[in-house]
Amino acid sequence: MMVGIEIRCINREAGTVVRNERRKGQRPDEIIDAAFEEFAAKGYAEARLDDVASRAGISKGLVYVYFKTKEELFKAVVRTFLIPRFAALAGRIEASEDTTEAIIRGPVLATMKEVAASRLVIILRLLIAEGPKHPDLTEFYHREVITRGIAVIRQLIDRGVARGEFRPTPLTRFPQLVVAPMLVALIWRSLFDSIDKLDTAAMLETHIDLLLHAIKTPPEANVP
Amino acid sequence: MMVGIEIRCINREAGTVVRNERRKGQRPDEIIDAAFEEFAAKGYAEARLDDVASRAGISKGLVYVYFKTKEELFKAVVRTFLIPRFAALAGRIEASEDTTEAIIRGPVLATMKEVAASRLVIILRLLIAEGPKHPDLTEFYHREVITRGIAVIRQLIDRGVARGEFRPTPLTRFPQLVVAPMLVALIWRSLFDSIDKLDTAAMLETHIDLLLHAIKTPPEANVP
Amino acid sequence: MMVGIEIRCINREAGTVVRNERRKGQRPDEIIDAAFEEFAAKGYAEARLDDVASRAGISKGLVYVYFKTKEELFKAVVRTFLIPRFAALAGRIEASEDTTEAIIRGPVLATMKEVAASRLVIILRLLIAEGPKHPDLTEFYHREVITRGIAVIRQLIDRGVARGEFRPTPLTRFPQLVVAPMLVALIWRSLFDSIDKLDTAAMLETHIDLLLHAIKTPPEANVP
Amino acid sequence: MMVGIEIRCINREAGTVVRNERRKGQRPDEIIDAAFEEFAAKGYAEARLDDVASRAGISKGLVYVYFKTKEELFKAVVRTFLIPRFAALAGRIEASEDTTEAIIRGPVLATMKEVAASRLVIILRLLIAEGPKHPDLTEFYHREVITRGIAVIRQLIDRGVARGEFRPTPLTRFPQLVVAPMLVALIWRSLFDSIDKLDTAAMLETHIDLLLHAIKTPPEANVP
DNA sequence: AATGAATGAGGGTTCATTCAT
DNA sequence: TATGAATGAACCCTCATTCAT
Repeated sequence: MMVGIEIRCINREAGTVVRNERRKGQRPDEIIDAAFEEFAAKGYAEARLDDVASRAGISKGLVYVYFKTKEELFKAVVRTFLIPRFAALAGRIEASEDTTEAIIRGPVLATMKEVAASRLVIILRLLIAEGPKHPDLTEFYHREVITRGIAVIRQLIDRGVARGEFRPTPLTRFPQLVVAPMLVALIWRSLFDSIDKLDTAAMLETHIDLLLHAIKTPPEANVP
Repeated sequence: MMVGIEIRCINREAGTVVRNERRKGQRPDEIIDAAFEEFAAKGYAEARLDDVASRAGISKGLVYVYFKTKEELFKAVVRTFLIPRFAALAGRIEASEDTTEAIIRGPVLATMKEVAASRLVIILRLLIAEGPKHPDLTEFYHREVITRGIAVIRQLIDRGVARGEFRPTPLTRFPQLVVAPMLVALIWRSLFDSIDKLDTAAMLETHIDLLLHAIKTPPEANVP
Repeated sequence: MMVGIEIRCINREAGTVVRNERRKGQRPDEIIDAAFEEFAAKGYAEARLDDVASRAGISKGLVYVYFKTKEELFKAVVRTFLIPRFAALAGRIEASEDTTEAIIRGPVLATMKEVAASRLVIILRLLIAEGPKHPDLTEFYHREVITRGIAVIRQLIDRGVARGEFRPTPLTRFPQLVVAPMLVALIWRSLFDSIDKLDTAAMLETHIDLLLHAIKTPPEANVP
Repeated sequence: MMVGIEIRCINREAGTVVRNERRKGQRPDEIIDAAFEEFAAKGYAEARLDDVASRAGISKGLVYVYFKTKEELFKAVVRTFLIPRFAALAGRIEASEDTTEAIIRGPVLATMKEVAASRLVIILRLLIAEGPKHPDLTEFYHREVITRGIAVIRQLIDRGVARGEFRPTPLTRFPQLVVAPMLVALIWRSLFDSIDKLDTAAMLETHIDLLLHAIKTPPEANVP
């Protein structure tokens, strides 16, 4: 028995140096990855820190070294997984020099398809489920993701109108309408996919078709 | 549902003397109401049956007389609150004899506004959050609500096409596109309403406007 | 709702007279029977009064009219099922006029076989299991059943010795030795019967054979 | 077992300063000891894990670190206390080289006295009481303890017959008859000891006397 | 006599969190 | 940094018991 303990201690000392060197920077991310999986699989309340820890291959106690509480860890997951993705998307959209229609049919549609197909559902579900219990997180999310997303889309619509491609419509007031089907796709996949598959990509294409049809300046209007 | 509540209140006041009035018929509904509030406020995992009980003005044990487990109670809440509402909506829509456009601008839009403004958000949130953990409930919900809703809308679109009001579009394949903004409205209200109000009604009107614009048979096509 | 209540009341009044007449005397026994089954199936702690009541075809409340507590009911079961049986056995044994050996090979062995095969196991198990928690019951059981049983057997042995059939042995001090195999049979059946059947009757016959062989006056002793 | 306890005590005194000494190796045994006491005093259903924990000087939660459920703990108690004892007994009996009669009057009788006097009653009571509810435990017990015990005794009888010490009797078929009085002694002590003491040792001696008398080859058979 | 709605204490179990090492 | 033993509060659920009718 004592032998066992001593051996363990020796190992620990021998391994400490190496591990520390190698892992110092990576630990939090490893934990966040593991937590993402756990939260994704179980939801916030059902996710157990024990399982997060073993998924990350560490002890439960170590989780607390990096994240003060379960809630902090949850927030870290949301931040880590949502923000960079959305930032990337926004960048891609803004950069383009094409026709507005081309941008919408191109990067915007692609982005929507991508999001609808990604594992972001999981985070979204968490957000919808836990949002009311984490007001600061919701607020953060709104500020960092939603506001920016809305702004990008609104600019795009305004750009189309300014260039005479689109007729002025109240869509400017409600850019949410552009992304609404993406949300439906996400939720559908999360809930009903096993029962009733939905061709998300085709649906989004149809949506963009109809939307453009509705807002494009009618060609015959140019004929005097 | 409201009728039930009123009766209950009357009984309560009238019967303050008796401790043990025969409530068997009303109890389940009372408990379901209370549970709805609890689940709405806390989410499934955080809702405590103790609190459900005190909200209903009864003891914890009595909850278990009517609902075998917390999960059963949850399912009862979903059934009670969702199914009748959706059934009513479907009926209202099907009954009409108007132009398809009139139906959409009338009962359909009204319904969407109503749903978006109602407390159904709460149930929807629960469903999205807990869905993956309650496959039978999700399946039930899909069968009873979603399938029917989709069918109603699809019929409506087909009706418009058949009557020459609408041009044929792939919208028929994706009736979800019609209700997508309602979902966004629901979720927005649930999450961001305190931060950033959204004129749900106006958004839905805009949506219907654009959608009809996109699918209506162009009038100039009739001019020879 | 009110209609329902009124109907129920009417029924009740109509049926009360008949039921009372017929059941007054039988109720306790019916309940005891039901309780025996329940205790037998589940053990004391696991037996639920709800199930006892429905087994008896009555409401839970009525059980409390006849038996103040669960424990009282348990005691009633033990009394009702054990005492009369043992009394009957004792009577049967005492009445005989045969050789002591004949009595032992006849009624005693028969009785032991009978007991070993009967559902008394159940009560015995309850007694062994719950005994230490119900000292008064144990004491009652010892006084009413054990003491008498021991006395009957001791008298029988003494009778054999007095008549010169048996040689004097310390068996007189320990009549328990005569019934010990019956106990083993009971317990074996209760625990291991499904795994490893035991021919209880043959075992008891063997036991009696050996016992008589051991205590009978050797025949050659009579030869001068 | 005793060794374990002593070590534990020493550690405790030596380590009063440390709150969190590494006890992993000893904890389970400590808990099992405490549980044995609890189950013995209250029976399975009435034993509270809270009390087990405080008896062991730990918190309730820690019990669950080592034993998944109350039932697991119960099984651990049975395994820990029964198996080693019976194994020891079997070993002791098999080793001997004496006359079969000497073995029976020696180690076998001693063993039976020992068991009858030990606290094994408690476990036996638990087994009888809970057996029907824990079929796997019963089966385990039958396989590990009963079968082996029966086999040992049967071999002993056969040995006596083979060596001409015993005459052939159906006792071979029912080795249970050899230990039956031990069972009676156990149960008697458990239930009636406070009311009506029984000289267990004397009873077992009488039993062995009578049994040997019954099966020994009659000496006059040697006289031509 | 009979009902059954209602109670509430109590127990098994889980798990986020702490802390000595 | 890293461990994992240990804690304890909290929650779901059960059921003997009561009591108005």
